[in-house]
Amino acid sequence: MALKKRVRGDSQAAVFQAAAHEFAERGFEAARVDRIAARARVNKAMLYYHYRSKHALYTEVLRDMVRTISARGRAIADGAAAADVKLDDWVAAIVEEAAARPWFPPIMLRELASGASHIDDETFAMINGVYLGFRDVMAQGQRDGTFGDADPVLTYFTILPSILIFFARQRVISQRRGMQGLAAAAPRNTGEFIRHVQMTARATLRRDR
Amino acid sequence: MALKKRVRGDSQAAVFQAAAHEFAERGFEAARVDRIAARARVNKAMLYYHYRSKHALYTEVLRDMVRTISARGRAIADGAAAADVKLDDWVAAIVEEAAARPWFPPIMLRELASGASHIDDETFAMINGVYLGFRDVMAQGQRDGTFGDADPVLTYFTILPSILIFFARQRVISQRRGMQGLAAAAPRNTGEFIRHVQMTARATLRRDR
DNA sequence: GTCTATAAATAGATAGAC
DNA sequence: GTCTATCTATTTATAGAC
Repeated sequence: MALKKRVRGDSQAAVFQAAAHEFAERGFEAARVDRIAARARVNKAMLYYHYRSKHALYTEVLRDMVRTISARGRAIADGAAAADVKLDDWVAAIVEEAAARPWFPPIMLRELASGASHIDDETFAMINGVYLGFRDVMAQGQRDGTFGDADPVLTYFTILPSILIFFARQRVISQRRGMQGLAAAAPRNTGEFIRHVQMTARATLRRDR
Repeated sequence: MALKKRVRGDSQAAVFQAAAHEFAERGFEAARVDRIAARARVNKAMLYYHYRSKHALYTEVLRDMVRTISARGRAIADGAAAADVKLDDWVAAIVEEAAARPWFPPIMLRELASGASHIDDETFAMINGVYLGFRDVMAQGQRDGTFGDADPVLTYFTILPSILIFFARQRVISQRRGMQGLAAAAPRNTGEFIRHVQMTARATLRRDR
């Protein structure tokens, strides 16, 4: 059997994958249903057979990523470890999930930019859950004196965006060769990046400032 | 004279302002030329009289903000101050410019998400200049031993995104009342936020880790 | 489940009067 | 400089055969 040959009935998964990439590259508005269908190598009518609308498909892509990430974050926050260990774990978990779903960072960045305008309340509640996990870890560390008294929202929005942009940025780089500075910077590996963010997070939360 | 009455010949500035807000709220693709014209209270034909195309108008908005910011960053980097003072100044300058142009953060976030796909080379070079200013400040501090040896690109992408998202986020908040956590967080004032970012930047760059 | 053909709406852009 | 009216292309979505 050929490598890319799909088995019958797999067309839904193919559409999902194609949509995730299209939405990530272009954003909801610029994404084209025709292009999604073509990437999935199905007909456009097939796409509408599986999904009610372009927006319903987008919501599926959103929920798939948010569900997993918020669950992992919740598990870490509810665990028995010390606050600083949980913080490292939380950072590593987010970075790993972002690395596993390349479409996640660009999509989240655009939603942040547009005031979450394509996100329904239920999905938004899941996204909120990601923050709540972080907040709980931070609160634990502040109660037991491990962390200083930084604001949780400001701190969250210091750590998370840098993760999102680290991954989103790699496409800029590949598209702007020959440019010194920003675009010429070599891509870093995930492990090195996890350590960088963990270090930043610890530095920001350190008690003795 | 009525408060909003425009003098003859001001239509270009009105279009520019309307476009900046429309692009910030919706992004390039979702922005509608009709809506820009309506916001500017001119006819669509008037818009095309001043600007060659939707994309040309977008580029003008981009350059207006990037020119100013990169010039301020350059001036700070080329100054005579110590590296840690320059770092604080650089952070304050970026935050102030972002506060003065509310359309800047959302637009930059989207471009970061889409691999700068709507940005021409000349404009991209200006954006690169913002980074180069930061890099020079960091290099100065590393040469004289004030800063540790963190990577400039990673550090830049730890600091800048948090600024962009701080401002972009305020719209999410205003649109999701009644939601606990993320969206329920009270908006912070600019001064408090500048100090938070300066503190984060100093913590990240501190020599003794 | 899968496809071809097409409907219906809307977008960016321009012609041409004033 | 300013406006009305319109052209052309494109887009999401569906009807209906297989």
